Amino acid sequence: MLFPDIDKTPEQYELLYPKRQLPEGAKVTRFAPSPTGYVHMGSLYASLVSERLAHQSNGVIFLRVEDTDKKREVEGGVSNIVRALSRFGINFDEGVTDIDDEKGSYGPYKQSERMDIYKSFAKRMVEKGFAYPCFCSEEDLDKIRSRQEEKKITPGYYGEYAVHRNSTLEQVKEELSLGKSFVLRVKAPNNPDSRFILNDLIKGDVEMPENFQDMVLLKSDGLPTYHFAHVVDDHLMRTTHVTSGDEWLSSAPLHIQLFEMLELEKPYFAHISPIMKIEGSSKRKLSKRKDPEADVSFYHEQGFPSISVIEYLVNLTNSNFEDWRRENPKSPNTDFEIELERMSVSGAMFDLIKLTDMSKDIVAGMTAEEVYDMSLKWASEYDSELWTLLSADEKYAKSIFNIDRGGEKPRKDIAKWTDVKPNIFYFFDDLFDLDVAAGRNFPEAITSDEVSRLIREYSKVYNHKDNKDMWFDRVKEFCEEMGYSKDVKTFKKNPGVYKGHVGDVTGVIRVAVTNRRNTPDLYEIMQVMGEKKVMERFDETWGRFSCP
RNA sequence: GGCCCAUUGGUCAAGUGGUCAAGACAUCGCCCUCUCACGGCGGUAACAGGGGUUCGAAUCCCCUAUGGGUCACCA
Repeated sequence: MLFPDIDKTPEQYELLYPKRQLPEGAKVTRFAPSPTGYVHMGSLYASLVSERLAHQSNGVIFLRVEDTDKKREVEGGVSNIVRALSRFGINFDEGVTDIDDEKGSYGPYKQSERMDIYKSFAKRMVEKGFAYPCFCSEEDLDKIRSRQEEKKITPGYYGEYAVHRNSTLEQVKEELSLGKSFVLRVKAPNNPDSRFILNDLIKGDVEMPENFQDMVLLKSDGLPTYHFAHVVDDHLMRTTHVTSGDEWLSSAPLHIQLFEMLELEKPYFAHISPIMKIEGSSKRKLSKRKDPEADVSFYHEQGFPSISVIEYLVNLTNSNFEDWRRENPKSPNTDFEIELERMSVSGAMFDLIKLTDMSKDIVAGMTAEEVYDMSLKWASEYDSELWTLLSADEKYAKSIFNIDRGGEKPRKDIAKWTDVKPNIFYFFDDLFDLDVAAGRNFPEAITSDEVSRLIREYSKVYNHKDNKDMWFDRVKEFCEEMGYSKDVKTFKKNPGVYKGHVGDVTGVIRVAVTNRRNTPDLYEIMQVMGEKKVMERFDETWGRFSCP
């Protein structure tokens, strides 16, 4: 009567979606976003855990789109999500792959296309006496609620307040004949004192009250609520491990109840703690509205390598990751096995500084080639000026990235691609000139005349063909000629005898060449720039400072 | 408010009845050094509070406080 068009039974669906043939211990997990297009850091975190769980056990992870709320749907949302996740290396074995595309044999993977399946199971619920139609309007429900609030009892649709709970067949027929729309509600047992223990893989044993609210299973538009869809889908898709944010913990009693009513095998549950943000002295969940860093595209825009974000998140799941990383500096992070039992039960603070630090380590371990490719790719999307510079002379750019790289103690000055330009600008005349126009950065303690004298004289003795030792020897020699000590210690012993020490002289040279007081190895920089550019900068320096 | 969960240095955290309570990031100092980094060495710094149980409690129990989650025809 309620579902006249439904001809398939749950048993038929059982046959259609048989148990998966997987090796012993293989886990089947899923990521189930609603298609808003926005991927929250917490979602990435949860999907990462699910993906690793599946793939570390030779299992399967699929992407299911929960599009049962048409009001919230955003155009292009699905492809956005798929793209965002794949950028972070999260790939699915089955499920939705794009707006109208999917793979795998347990589909459809879009809930909006599974209506008949839900109705078949809903019909079964009604047949078993575990569900009933409810014809209450919004106003009716409001009335019930305000009555309950007056009496200070738990609000909701249950027990004696569930007016349609015990309607007779005739009453239902009558309502239907009036053309009224209805929702389908679960007929929950009404014994509020009954409790059960949920064995959560992360939280451990949690004692909870049994669900006694007659929650909605099918909405008046016929679409299922999340709760009902989850139970049906995760059963038919043969999910073994349901990972979800811990905001779902409190609806677990309902889900378990539904599994039991339908006599379906229950999956394991793992509720993941949310990622928090500190604000002032209080913690709160990372918020989509308030925190730009809640959106994963933030990291992409900032140019954090995806792998850095992933390693940071892995570290957040299992803090022994850091030890593992120290012992396996070169292994891909996918080799690290995530254990649910080791996951924190309380929310972790998202620490951008630590992410940055980890990212520096990761970038420092890359080859110049990799840094070049990745920063170029980033620049092509977000910084056309940088892109032009990098692509104009690939060899030059790579030799820049190669400075102080690859050795025992690589530099760690790049955490994200937005750090690149400020670190290398002086290798490019246009940017260098622009920077110089804004002011020279010679130390205040040294006069313009002295700067000019030093550079003029130094440009005479500078030999581009020197190797590093020869270069530095020559610098020391030059220092003594100019009245500076050849090392810092000598200067400190007899400060009165010298104008300064070698550090002061190289400091001046450094600013002349780069307009920065702090740079990587000066010799390397000059070698990469080439003799012509170095000499130009020397000339420009003493030319400018000698004739005001 | 009801129901759940949590609380170890500034942050992430080891820890499951006996530890001088790990480690990492941050911070501070020293060393290395042509600058800045890197690196090395070292320092400051924690079991939310109160009761029990026990020879012994960060660890088990109770209370309090604080924080978080959730209470929809949203997921």
